[in-house]
Amino acid sequence: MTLHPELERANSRGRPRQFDPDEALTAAMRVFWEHGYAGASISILVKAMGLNRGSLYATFGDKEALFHRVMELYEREKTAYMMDALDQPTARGVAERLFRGTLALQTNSDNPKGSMGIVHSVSHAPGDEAIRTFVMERSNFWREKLIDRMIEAQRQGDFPSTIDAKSLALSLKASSDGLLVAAGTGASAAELSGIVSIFLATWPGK
Amino acid sequence: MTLHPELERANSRGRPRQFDPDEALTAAMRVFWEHGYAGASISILVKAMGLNRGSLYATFGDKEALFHRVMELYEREKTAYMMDALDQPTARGVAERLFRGTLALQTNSDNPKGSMGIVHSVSHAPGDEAIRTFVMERSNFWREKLIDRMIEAQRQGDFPSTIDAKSLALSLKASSDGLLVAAGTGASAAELSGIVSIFLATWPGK
DNA sequence: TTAATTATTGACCGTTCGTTCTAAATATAT
DNA sequence: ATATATTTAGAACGAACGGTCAATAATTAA
Repeated sequence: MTLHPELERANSRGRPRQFDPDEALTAAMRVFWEHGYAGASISILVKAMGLNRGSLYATFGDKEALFHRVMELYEREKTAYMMDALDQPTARGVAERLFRGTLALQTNSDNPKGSMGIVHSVSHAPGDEAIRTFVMERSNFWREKLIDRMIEAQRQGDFPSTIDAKSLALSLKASSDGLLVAAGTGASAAELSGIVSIFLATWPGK
Repeated sequence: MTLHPELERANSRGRPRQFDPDEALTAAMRVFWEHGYAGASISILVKAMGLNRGSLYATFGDKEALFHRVMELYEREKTAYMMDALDQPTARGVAERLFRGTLALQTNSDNPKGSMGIVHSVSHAPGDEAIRTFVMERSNFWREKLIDRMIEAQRQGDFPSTIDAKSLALSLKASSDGLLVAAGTGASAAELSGIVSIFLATWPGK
């Protein structure tokens, strides 16, 4: 793992790049999203990104560094709704925003199906431990935020005190993950919407 | 992909095996469960199974055939509770049996964490399409059974007619999958139990 | 005892993997 | 023009992959 060189260098000297780094990164995100880290070979990546091996390593560092860049982009462009959800005024609002965001993400035909996070969280392939650790850190960060938010919601009386706030948070995360699994394994938009309807209909409190 | 030879051949002639095929298969199941199909290299498998490459191929056929054998064993020994759940008298009973079974499976310290099915369902690595298709067929079979069961439950008045039976079935599957994801990504037994409590507390009807 | 049969062992095959490297191409600064 | 800087292109690297094979060992049938 190396520190990556700057993407935008504003060079004046030297032969100019024949590819756009941002477009290449977007293409790489799609490849990792569709195929997973292990399945995204350098050969597939360079073809999709429109550059050659040398340029990939010179611009982005090695495969792991490229993946880190891709995850940044993924979280900024695709899963920002997860942090947004925490700002909703009630626990139900958080759940609703979370589910609707997932629905929108998975229904958008431009996006590959399923979640980049989950794919890499559940895979224990040798050689991918570092990747799994990296993804899990992000996932755990989000998990803690959600627990804190539900504890706060309980203080505000959003749901009965008989319900354990942490468990509610974890069940919300599990439901969201289950929805993403369904999306990644071929469920239709109508089916996903139906699942969300049930989740929201059975949500306890306001 | 080749047709596998018989596991138990009752040979009298020839050099006897120095390993037990059933034990070897159980060891292979653990490896696939922990590392996934792509991550379970032949080198890792033969070491865990206590035989050499030649014997593996002679006894079980190629890697894909071995995986099929492993999935048979996995479903027979580990996930039988899923089909059992369908026999419960009410919709709530189905959900309860399903969740309790998942809890028991994931809490048993002899078992690797997470679900073999989900790991291979969400992985789109090139070269694993056949594996993914195979696993998805099993998953879809179970899915259809669950939908039929919830339609029947609605006819019997287990939950209000305002609820869409198919969506309830899919949400139950999503919840179960989410629980398995949680289990596979390090959730404690107490946390898993808490999630199940929420799921059951919010289950609609009897 | 001999022939036939089956299992074990480890070398070996071609392919693909991530990564590196060298030579050629293309730009700017002087 | 010439030197310097950067990218491109593709060959090449060692390691690991799934899979095969010939030689040897161990057993039973004749």
